[in-house]
Amino acid sequence: MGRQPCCDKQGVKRGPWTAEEDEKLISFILTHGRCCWRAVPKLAGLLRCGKSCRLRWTNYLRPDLKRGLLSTAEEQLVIDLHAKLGNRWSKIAAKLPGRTDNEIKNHWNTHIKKKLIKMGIDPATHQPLANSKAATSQSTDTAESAKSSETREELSMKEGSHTDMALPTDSSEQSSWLESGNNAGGQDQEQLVNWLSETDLPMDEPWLNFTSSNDDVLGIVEGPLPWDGAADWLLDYQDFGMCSSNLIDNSTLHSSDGSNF
DNA sequence: AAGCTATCCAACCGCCTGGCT
DNA sequence: GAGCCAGGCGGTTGGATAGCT
Repeated sequence: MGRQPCCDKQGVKRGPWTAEEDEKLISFILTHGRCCWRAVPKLAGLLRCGKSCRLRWTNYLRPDLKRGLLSTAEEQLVIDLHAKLGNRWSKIAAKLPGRTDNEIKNHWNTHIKKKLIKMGIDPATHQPLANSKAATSQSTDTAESAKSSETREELSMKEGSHTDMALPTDSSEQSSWLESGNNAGGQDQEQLVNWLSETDLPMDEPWLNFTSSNDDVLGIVEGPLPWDGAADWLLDYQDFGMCSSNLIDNSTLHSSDGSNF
């Protein structure tokens, strides 16, 4: 039995979202919370499929998103996490507050991959390209992880980056996972992955503090918000909990200048 | 200025997983 | 246990834009 498509493609709009559609989706979600995505387009008056709405929200409209290029520290963290987790972008994104899996994936494919290749590092294995064959035939994980840390150092040297900011240095928990990562073999690797999968890092961890307060230092350039500043108030709802509903009523869905948004 | 190429990133697609009946 | 459904994930595509000749 074939799987049903996520939505009836007839009468469903595709392609780039308009400001009007964004507005409807934001209004709906802020009013009702995230409920059943399949029902969202109907209830919000959108000619989109639920999947498209979910993607638009998670990748672009969420008020807690941080826009702009990844900082060097974030980039470094992505590299480290990728070395441990592989292409599990959602897991990687979970460790970078305000970043989406799509964003990280794109950044990896367009920037980091090239950078690593340029440096002679295989982005897939995080091993030196010249030795990649030999390296893959080696099953000694310690050797691999040693090279991996060399890779990190090399990168940070060349980048002049804040590598130490990307990695935990003073938290015992963080250092323990790093250690297990350096031993990266079988069980340890598994434990690490489990830890990464299960642990929600506290947002106030200093080493994860990429938020605006540190942006100057880290060189993060905040890009324009999708709504071009017309709804800066949205930022006030960064902690509205995504799932919580009815926190705001419809009357709040107007920007301060009185225009509907 | 025009044409071509490279790059970026939002959006789509298909598959997988987990929850429910 | 089987089937269905919704949500989530990772890979890929395609339009827009920048850069180059």
